[in-house]
Amino acid sequence: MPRRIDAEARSAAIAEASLRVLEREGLSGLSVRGVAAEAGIAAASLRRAFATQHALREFCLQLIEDRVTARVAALELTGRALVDGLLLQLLPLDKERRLELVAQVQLGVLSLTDSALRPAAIRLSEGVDRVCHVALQLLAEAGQFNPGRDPDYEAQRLRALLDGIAMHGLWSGELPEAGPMLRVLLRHLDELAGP
Amino acid sequence: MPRRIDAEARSAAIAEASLRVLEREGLSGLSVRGVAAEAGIAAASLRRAFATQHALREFCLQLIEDRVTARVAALELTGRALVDGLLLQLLPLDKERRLELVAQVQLGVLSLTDSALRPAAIRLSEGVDRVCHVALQLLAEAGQFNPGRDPDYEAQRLRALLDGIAMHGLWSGELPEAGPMLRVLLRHLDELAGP
DNA sequence: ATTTTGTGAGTACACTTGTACTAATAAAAA
DNA sequence: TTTTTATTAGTACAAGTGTACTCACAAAAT
Repeated sequence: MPRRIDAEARSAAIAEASLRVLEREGLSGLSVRGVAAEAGIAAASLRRAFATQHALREFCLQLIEDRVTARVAALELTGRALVDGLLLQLLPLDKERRLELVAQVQLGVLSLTDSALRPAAIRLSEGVDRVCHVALQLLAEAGQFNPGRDPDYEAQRLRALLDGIAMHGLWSGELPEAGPMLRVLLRHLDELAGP
Repeated sequence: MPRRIDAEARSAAIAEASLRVLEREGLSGLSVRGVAAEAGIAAASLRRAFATQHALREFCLQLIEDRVTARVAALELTGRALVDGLLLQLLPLDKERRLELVAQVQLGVLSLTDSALRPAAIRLSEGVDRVCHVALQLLAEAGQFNPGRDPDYEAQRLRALLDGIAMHGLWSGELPEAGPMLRVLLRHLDELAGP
């Protein structure tokens, strides 16, 4: 009897519009009317999909996690190439990844003072941690990780390096050329094979 | 004839109140009335000191830079201890430094979508870069930097590492114990002496 | 003591915000 | 075709926003 509706696709479309708004206008632009306009729907419809602003923000973080996860899972590489591919999914190398990163940082910063948003932000952060650990494990399996090194320390260091490089990429211009960002990360990975 | 006025102290007091508000309530709390209440002054007085919200935000970034610069200049250390001291000024190891970092990140993220704020944010970021370069130079003078290493690469890597560690410190709880954060940074510095 | 100035408190305006409604329309399932 | 549902447009409200005033008061320099 009902008018059919794919609630999941609706929510995803709204969240994607939210990410675009977050990149273009920042947190202050993430309003009911603003996102609805970007998504091309009525404000009341957005309100039906997300009963509260908090629900929308939480779903945005979830969507980012899903998108990164999907890209990572789609990689058809092995060995060192896979390691590089994994980590590159977390750097703002193209429009899509920059979009995600800007939105992630905006919502992450919001979660510093909005405790309701912290669990979702922490979940996303833990996902990044897992990627770092997996990357180092793959590196070891490829024989490019000196067994004398401390895996925990290297994982923490890699995570910090990755975050720092990503931040620097966000700050330096709209779409920084990949070169300088990549060079530091890849060179660091190269060094892990040595003593 | 006039009523005496220390405009500089007024502005600084207002900006410090702004930093407190930024840490407690985030960007959305940085309003005329909110900051005035935190500073214990009338909204009209704040308006006289800063004619516009943008001027206030810009001055906040400037104040953060000044505070870090002052702390760095006050260090009475030499050699490796000075290197550590310099870099520790940029990590959220106590309430004061956490306050600065949270405010800096909030305003930095705002500068991603508020082009008027970008120059001030970039200026602050360049200051951090200078600290990293100086730190490596000092390390070299102390004979704890292998001359075979590439100074530019190491400076970029150190900067990224520092930012990443700082971010991680912000995310993990109110005041993370210094241990885990320091360990990664100091161990990284130790390695720079080797090949 | 008078003049000059910043402060404080208050008011005002136009605007945006989140949230909550209504009523009319469109569309798909029965 | 009828029934059921979602979407739309519109309105409403209380609250908060930046900015701009006024006016009485307090304080310092002349």
